[in-house]
Amino acid sequence: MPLQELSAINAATDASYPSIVDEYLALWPQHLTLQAAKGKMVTQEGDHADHSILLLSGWMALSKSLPDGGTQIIDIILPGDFVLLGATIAPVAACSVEALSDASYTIVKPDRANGPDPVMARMRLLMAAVLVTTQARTAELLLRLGKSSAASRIAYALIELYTRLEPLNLAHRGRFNLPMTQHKIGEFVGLSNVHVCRTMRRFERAGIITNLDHQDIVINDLSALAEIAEIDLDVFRREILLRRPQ
Amino acid sequence: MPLQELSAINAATDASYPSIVDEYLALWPQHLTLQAAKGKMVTQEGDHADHSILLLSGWMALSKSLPDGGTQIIDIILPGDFVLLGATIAPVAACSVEALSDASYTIVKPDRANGPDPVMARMRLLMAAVLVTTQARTAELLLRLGKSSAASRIAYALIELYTRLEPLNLAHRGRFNLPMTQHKIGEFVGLSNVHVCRTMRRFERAGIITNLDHQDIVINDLSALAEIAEIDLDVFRREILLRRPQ
DNA sequence: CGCTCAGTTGACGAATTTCAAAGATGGTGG
DNA sequence: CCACCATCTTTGAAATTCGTCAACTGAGCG
Repeated sequence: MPLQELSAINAATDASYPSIVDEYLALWPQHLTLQAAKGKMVTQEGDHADHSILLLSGWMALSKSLPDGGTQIIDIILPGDFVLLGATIAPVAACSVEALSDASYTIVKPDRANGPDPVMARMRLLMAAVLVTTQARTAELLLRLGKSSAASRIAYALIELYTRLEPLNLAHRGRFNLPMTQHKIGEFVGLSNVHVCRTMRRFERAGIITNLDHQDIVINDLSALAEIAEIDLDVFRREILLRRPQ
Repeated sequence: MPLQELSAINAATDASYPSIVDEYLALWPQHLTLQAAKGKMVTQEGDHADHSILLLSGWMALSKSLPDGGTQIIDIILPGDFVLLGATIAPVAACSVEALSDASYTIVKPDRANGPDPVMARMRLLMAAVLVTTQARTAELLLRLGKSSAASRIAYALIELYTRLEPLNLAHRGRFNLPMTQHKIGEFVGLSNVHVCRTMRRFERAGIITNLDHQDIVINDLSALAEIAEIDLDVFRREILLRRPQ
C-alpha cells in the first residue's frame, strides 16, 4: 500500500474514535496502544488467549477455518468493537483475528472487568453492550448465509458495513473505504471470489453502486440495495447498531 | 405425540439436569418452573425482552426469520443452556425461541446477575460460561454454512448434538432422541428438507447412521461421520462443550 | 520492463432447490 | 375399530444457482 493512502486512512480513523473508545481509554489511562500492519494475524485460532481486543482504528476480521483450508469471516471488526477472544473458563481463542487494514488496538485483560469496583462495573456494561450487538450481527449473518441468495448476501454485507461506518464518521453520502479484496468479501458472505465479482459488477451496471479504484465504494441507491438484501433499514439500524449504555 | 413417548422423554430429561442447573436452582430457590408444549413459540423476534431463559428439560430452538418467511435456526438449546434474549441496553429479542419438544424452563431476570453480591457474581460466571460456548457454537455453525457441503453440514449437526447430549445423559452408545423434523434440520443447517432427506438416507444406506421410527437416531460409525464433517472429535469436544466454571 | 496480485469474463460442471407425486405415520372423530 | 386427515418422509425429474477452470486485463511495484 502506498504511503499516501496509508496516512489518509490513519487520518480518517484517528478522527473517528467512537465515544465508547474515549470512555474506555479514560477508564484505563494506563492503556498500551498496539499496531498491526495490514494482513497481520493478530491472533490464531487455537492460541492461548483469555483477553479481549479493543480496536481503536482500522479494520479487522474475526474468522474460523476448516482443516481443508476454507476460511469463513465471522465478523468484521470496526473501531470501537471488542473481540472476546476467550474467557477465563476457556482460555483458547476460538477464532483468528486478522488486520484487514493497518490498525491500532489495545488489549483488555479480564481482571479489568471482574470485580465490585464501580469502574469495573462500568467496563462490564460497556463490554456487554458491544458483545450483545456482536452476537446480533453474527446471528443475522447466519440467517443470511442459511437463507439468502448471493445477491442478497452481498447487498446485505454492503449495507451492514455502511450502516456501521456512518456513525463512526467513516462513511459519508453512501461512500466509504472498503479494505477487502473480493476474495475476502467472499469469505465473509460465503461465496467464491468469482461470484462476488459477477454480482458486484451487476450491481454496478445497474447503477446501484460505484466501485472507485477498488478501494472506495459508493452506494448510489441505498433503497434498491436494501430491497435486494430484504432489509428494513429502520429496523436494521435499531437492531444492529451499537447502543451505548445509558 | 402419544402420551407414552411424552412421559418417556420427561423421564429421561428429568433424570438429566446438568450440574449447572442444579447450581442455578440452588442459588435461586424461589425459581418458578414454566412449561412449554412442543411447537410453542416462547418468544417472538421483536418482543420486548430483557431477561434470559434457562432451559431445564426438553429442546428449544433459537431462530431468526426473513420477511419472505425463510427461517434459520441459530442454535439448538439443550437442558442447562441459557438464552440471552436481550440486554438492558437493548430490551428487544433479536431471535425467536420455539420449543422443539415439550420443555420446562425458568426465567432469569437481569437483576439476578447484576450486583456485587457474591451469589450474583457466581451467577455471572455461570452465565458467562454458557454464553461463551454458545458463541463458539454459533461461530462454528457460521463456518459450516459458509464453507461446507450439505453432507458435511448434516454430519456436523448430528455430531454436535450427540456430543452435547452425551454429558447430559441424553445419549448413550451413539443413540439419542432427535425431536426435529427434516424441515427443522434443514432450517438448522441451511438446506431444503428434500436435500436433508436425501443426504440422511445416503448416510443410512452407507450404514453410518440408523433412523429408528423418525424419533431416535443411532450413530453407528462416529469416526466416519466425523471425517465427513471434517471434525477432529477431541478438539471439537474441547471447544464446543460447556465447561463449568471452577 | 516484467513481475505479481486482484479483478473480469466465458464456458462448463457440480451441488442444491424446486416441483410434483407417492408412501408412511400418527391423531381424530365417527 | 375403522376411516379419514394432516403431516412428514421419500423419490424422481427438471431448473437454478453457484463453483471451478481458464484466459485475459490492468494496476502497482521492484
